[in-house]
Amino acid sequence: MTNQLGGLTALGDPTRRSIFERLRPGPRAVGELARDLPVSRPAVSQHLRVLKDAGLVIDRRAGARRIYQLDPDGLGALRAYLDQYWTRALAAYKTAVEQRPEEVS
Amino acid sequence: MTNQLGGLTALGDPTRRSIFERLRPGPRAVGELARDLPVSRPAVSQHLRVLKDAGLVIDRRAGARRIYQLDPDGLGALRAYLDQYWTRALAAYKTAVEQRPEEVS
DNA sequence: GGCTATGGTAAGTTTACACTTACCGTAAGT
DNA sequence: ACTTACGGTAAGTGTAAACTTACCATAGCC
Repeated sequence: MTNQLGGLTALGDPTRRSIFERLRPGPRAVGELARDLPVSRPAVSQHLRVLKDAGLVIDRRAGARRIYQLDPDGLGALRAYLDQYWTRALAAYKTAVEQRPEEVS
Repeated sequence: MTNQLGGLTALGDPTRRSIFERLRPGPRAVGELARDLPVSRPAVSQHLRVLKDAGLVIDRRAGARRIYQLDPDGLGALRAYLDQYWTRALAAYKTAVEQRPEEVS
């Protein structure tokens, strides 16, 4: 990865974001996730694989089912990266932009 | 967009993240950005268009050149969204995960 | 043992999209 | 006016990747 952040690449896909958001309230099984998504269950499995490789979710088995949940560590890393990213940028730009009235096309 | 967040879709592309990161230190012209990227200048223009539509950058003209810079508002919105996203999730999961020793495959 | 639910994986298709070259408009310099 | 820099857009191409169906493995239930 160019910038150590597969997380953003993983969240680039809308379907994957839908899955991600459905995981926010709490752990869910694969079939449960697929049930109210417009794609097939295998598609959901593949997306979960990507999210897992990106470190955004973790999974555990519960009998015949497999439960996925958000990975706090992965989320923390993403947040830390983004924070470090614009904590500096935001403040600097905010003032710069405000005092320089530019013509935005 | 499924979840009001084109920003993440825009940042999903590695090249676009490269451009985004080169914009972090400060405003840059298009040709300047393209100079040290492995893609052509038109490609950079197209990426900037996507970033602009996503509200992540703003541009202004400076003579024959066009200067792009990060859009603090867009960045703030993205940050706010992500924050609201896992401010709740993180705390809840952190404890839940720690006290439930799961078998991660 | 058979039967059903659950979910991962393989294989193939099809669409999206990141890229290229070519062209055109505009701005500044001579 | 001519020329050179700058950059957006159009058109076309090629590849990645998001999907599908089909198949297989495992778990629990009767």
